Amino acid sequence: MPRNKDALRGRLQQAALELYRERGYEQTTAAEIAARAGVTERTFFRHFADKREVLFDEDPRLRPILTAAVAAAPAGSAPLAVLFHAFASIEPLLQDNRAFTEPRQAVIASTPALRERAEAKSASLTALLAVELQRRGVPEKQALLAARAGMAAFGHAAQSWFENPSVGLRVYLERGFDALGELARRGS
Amino acid sequence: MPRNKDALRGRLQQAALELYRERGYEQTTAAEIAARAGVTERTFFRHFADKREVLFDEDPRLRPILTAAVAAAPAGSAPLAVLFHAFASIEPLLQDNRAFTEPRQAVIASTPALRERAEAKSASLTALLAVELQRRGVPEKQALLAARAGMAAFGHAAQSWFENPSVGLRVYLERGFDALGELARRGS
DNA sequence: TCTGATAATGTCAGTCACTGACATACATAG
DNA sequence: CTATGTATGTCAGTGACTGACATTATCAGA
Repeated sequence: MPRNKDALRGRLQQAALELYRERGYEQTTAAEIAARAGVTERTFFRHFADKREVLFDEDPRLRPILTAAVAAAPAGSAPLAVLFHAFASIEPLLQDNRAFTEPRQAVIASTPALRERAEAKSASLTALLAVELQRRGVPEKQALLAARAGMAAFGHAAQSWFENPSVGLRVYLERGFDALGELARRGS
Repeated sequence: MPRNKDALRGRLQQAALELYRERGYEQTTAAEIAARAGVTERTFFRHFADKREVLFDEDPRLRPILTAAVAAAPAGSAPLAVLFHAFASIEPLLQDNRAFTEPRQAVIASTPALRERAEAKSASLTALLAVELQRRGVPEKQALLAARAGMAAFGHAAQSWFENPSVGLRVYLERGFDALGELARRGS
């Protein structure tokens, strides 16, 4: 019964990712993940709320960074400018997690249940950004609209960065927000 | 054993909504929903993939309407303009479902598992719109960005319309897309 | 009206995600 | 070396969901 504390969480995540890749998410039982990590099924569920959550550990680490970045933006910045800086601030974290994130994305993309959770996480972060924009004085509905639009631009950037990491995320963020502005300019 | 065909689906949806409201989603079993509708648990799962899906029956009806509306937009329309017309085209359907939709939203909003499904549905419709925009010649990434931004504007409109239905959805859609343009104009 | 094909429902057994309760092993302060 | 808190193991249980098979309703045609 190892007591490696946080190391166990990492082993569980690694085991889950491997098994999901080897035989698929549906064909993997929680007990199998736990066994590969050297613990019991019960212990698995003490560390992760469910079988999906084990692949989304980055989310709680993203939150404080985004919160701080929004708060740190210069007073008077336009909402989308604030969001641009917020997204730019998480590049180091995404960079570090890349080795784990890459195979993870493939599994998520091919598993409806995991895509659903990914969408929920994205929506949750969007709501967080909206709240932080409100804290800066942006009216509620406008804040939510801005957060969603900004998240759309981020998605654009992240996908590009994922396909070609030779350039920094920041560059793609500029393109993403530019593309958003372009779309809006060409009219509704 | 009634054989009302489609009527049963409606009874199951109604029963589920009632029970979710009375005692909450988690505290309601699939067997209870089925019993209230006069059938077996097994039959419930033959009509709906899971306990969540029973509240999201509108989704398959929305798809063909949106698809047709995007295809029907005038050639050369800007992406966001196409989406504006697409969203405007579903107003009648939303209008008809209002009596069912209103209590439904409240249950969804207060239940994480249902919010998650709702986000997934929204994402799925967004993907559909992106595909249809591509069919009109919009490049893939730009199409996805536009679809997400447009969906953000729709969310803005739908929320307002829900709070105050005395004006048509179309009016709120105009405001939503205007607000989006305003945000983009004020810059990133 | 009867009959056979078709589709919907019922029945039953089984797997697995997830949870609560309680026992046990580990770690560390003192 | 011991007390104490915390992580883990064990066990039993609930409920979502599925596959297989039996049964019943519907309806077209003889």
